[in-house]
Amino acid sequence: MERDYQPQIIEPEIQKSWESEKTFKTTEDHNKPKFYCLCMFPYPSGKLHMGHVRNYTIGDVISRFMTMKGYNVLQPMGWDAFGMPAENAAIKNQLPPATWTYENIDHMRRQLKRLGFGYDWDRELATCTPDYYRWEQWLFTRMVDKGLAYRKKARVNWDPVDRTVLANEQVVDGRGWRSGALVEKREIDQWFIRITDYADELLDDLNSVDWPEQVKTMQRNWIGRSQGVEFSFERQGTQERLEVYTTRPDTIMGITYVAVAAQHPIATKAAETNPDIAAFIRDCAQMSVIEADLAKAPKKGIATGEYVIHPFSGEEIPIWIANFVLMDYGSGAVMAVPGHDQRDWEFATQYGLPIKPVIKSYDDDPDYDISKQAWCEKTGVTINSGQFDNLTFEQAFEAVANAIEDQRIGRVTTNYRLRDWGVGRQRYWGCPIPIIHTDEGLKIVRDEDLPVTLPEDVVVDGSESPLIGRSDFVDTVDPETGRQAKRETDTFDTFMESSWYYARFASAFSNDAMLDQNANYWLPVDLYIGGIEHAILHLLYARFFHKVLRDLDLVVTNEPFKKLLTQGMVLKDGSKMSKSKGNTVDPQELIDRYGADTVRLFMMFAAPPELSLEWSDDGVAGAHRFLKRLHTLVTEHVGQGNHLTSDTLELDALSDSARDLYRKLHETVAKVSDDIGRRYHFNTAIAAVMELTNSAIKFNATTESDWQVLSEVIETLVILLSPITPHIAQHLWSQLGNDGSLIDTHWPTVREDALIRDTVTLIVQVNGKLRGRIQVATDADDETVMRMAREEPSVAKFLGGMIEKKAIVIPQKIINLVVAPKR
RNA sequence: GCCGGUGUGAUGGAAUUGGUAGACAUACCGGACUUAAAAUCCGGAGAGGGAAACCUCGUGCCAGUUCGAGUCUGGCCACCGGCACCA
Repeated sequence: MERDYQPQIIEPEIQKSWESEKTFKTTEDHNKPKFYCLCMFPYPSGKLHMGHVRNYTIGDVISRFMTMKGYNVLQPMGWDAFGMPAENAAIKNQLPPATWTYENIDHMRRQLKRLGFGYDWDRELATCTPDYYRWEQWLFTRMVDKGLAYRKKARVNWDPVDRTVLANEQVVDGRGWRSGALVEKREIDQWFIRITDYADELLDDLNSVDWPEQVKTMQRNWIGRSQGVEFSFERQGTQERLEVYTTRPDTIMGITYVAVAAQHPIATKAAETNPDIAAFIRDCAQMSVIEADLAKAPKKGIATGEYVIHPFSGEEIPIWIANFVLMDYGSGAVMAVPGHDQRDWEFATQYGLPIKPVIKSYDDDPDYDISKQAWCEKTGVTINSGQFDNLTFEQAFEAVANAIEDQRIGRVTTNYRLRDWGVGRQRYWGCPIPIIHTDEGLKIVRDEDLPVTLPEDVVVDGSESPLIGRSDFVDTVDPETGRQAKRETDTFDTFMESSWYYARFASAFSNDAMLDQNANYWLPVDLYIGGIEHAILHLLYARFFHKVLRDLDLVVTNEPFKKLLTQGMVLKDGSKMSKSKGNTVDPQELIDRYGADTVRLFMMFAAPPELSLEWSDDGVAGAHRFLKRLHTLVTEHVGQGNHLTSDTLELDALSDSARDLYRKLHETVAKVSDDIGRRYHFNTAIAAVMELTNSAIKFNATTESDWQVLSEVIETLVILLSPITPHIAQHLWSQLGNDGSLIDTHWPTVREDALIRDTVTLIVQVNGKLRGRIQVATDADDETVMRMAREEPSVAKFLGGMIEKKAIVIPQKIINLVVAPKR
């Protein structure tokens, strides 16, 4: 028998047998409970990075564990294959994006297979293939039919040198990343999808999913549902009105100005006659399109010279144009209450506008000083507010809202921070938007003409999309009129593809519909695993798509992902390891050197999934060393010829040391089962397995029952580790004389009677400080335990000259004696 | 700026429900084996004081709740993620 651990020999052999025996082929088996375990699919950037290895190892460990627990497990894999990096690579390498992408997929598929992940490869998909994206195009045409998709102008980054639209990522310090030209902003017509129609449902259904609270909170805040009041001011000297939205109607008497967005019609109108205003608006139009930049930008504004009339006081209030007011939120205009809103306060301070306090804090809070900052708490009462004086937030809200409704100038409304989803991209390597521009207007492409296929033989040069110059793509005929038409050259946001792939895996073989009935066998995804960086956008879009699919009767559930596990990032040098930053560590080198099992073991041992993990090369060797120790333990055990298995081990017949080892065995089974199956804390599961291994190595077996215990320990170790390091486990399993695939074996169960202890160690504290330990019988009564605690010498010496005031006893754990000096 | 997280030995982390802080590893130090090295095996180790027994301090910082706080509360600091065209 081969005595050395040789992963480079055994791993490929075992992988070959999984492939030839179709071990991970999945079918819809109604005799077992199903378990759909999905990891976020990768962008095929070239090669796997550590984040992928971490993500997919977690999924594989859970999938293998659930299989051994008797579930019918689906674990698929595919490729999020459209996107910008392929175009960048195409420019650099003079290769079409498709060629680059398919080569990357081939390489990364080999890497995934080399890591031993148990995927059902028959279901593999790549989003850049017409077989996949035709259904996305089909779905989009249904959305157009239902009025869920519409056209609207949106601002984009325009590189005047490369004559192309840039992604935010491609704008560096306000300049195009390739040309270095100052980036301009352009307004262009774009397709939007009405995700806001589903805002309430997206918010409310968060309560029905088993997701980390932090992710649900982030999504709730992102949707940002607020109750407020929408009302309009009379504009002095005109017949027109100005509509605003506020969540703080209780502060209405503190308005000292109103502010409108630079894109607001009032601003546009004012600019016609005032060149300063026109210049200000032009400046605003060149501001960043990134919200974080806008929030940090210095507040700027300009007075319009126009006024509105306060609905209750009749005062004249100036209208300002301000760069911090967003046209997309509410009506693009706000009532400004600088006393009680920090942004309004800063703006008023800067431009010398009055600040009027209308809320007084209840308890003379020392932070209440309106000359220094706004008071934004809702805990005070109204002052200086005439008819609305001396009211709490709730009372004032209601009174003001009623007064506004009585005047018929507004009403209570719900508003959302969430905006509709702009899905058009002026890029080549994406799913073509199935629209034709005809002389009768825009028309969706008919079902029978789908898919609109993206030509793959193109030259990408960094300027405008190559689709625009392709007459074989652009020129078409309107099937209704027979007249000339042009195809839309925009493609979809790649979040479109990743919003429904989870469902397509579940009906991977459906050729004549987007989804078939198998989708409803597998869905929802029982466990979805991926990076925390997707907590909002991807997960929100996918949830939205699922509801659209449901409303089209394609699925029956409300939510796509029942449980979510968000893994922390793999960091290198303190920041996210990513292809865009180019700071990746290549897992392939580690696989070549140590084998897949070592890499898998190390990744799972280094940190629990949800924590971010700073990569370091230290420790991989330690994981490898452990596998060698295990390999040696098992091969020596088998070599000694004393591998004895018994179904009827008599606990009473065991020596003390064998009894202890046997108890530890079952404690380990309990811990590992809980850690893998419930907590997803693989690092502590591995630590427990290591402890048991160390105990097994130290154990000196002499009798037949000793050998039986050791044999059971060794066999169980191999099984417990098999989800994490499946190759060495399978190899050792065979060495131990077992036939067949280890994954067909049942997960071990805990023998409860093996866990029973006769004695337990209790901690004794005096005034909360550890002073001693006592060994007591598990069934000892409190009186006995207390006597032993007080008599324990290390404890007793702290009791001299003291009066015992209190004794806290936590059974089987701790005793705390609270004492004070005698006087 | 806003939203969400994280912070424990030299390092990664453990402590699951408020009850022994530092499991299990890595790096390090010492020993065994070896002509030697590697590999392997055995042992040590939070910091400070002490000859030792043992004592004191210690989970980013400052307060608080509690018999008892890494864990709960309030306030700060640092770092990480997201902010709608990176995926």
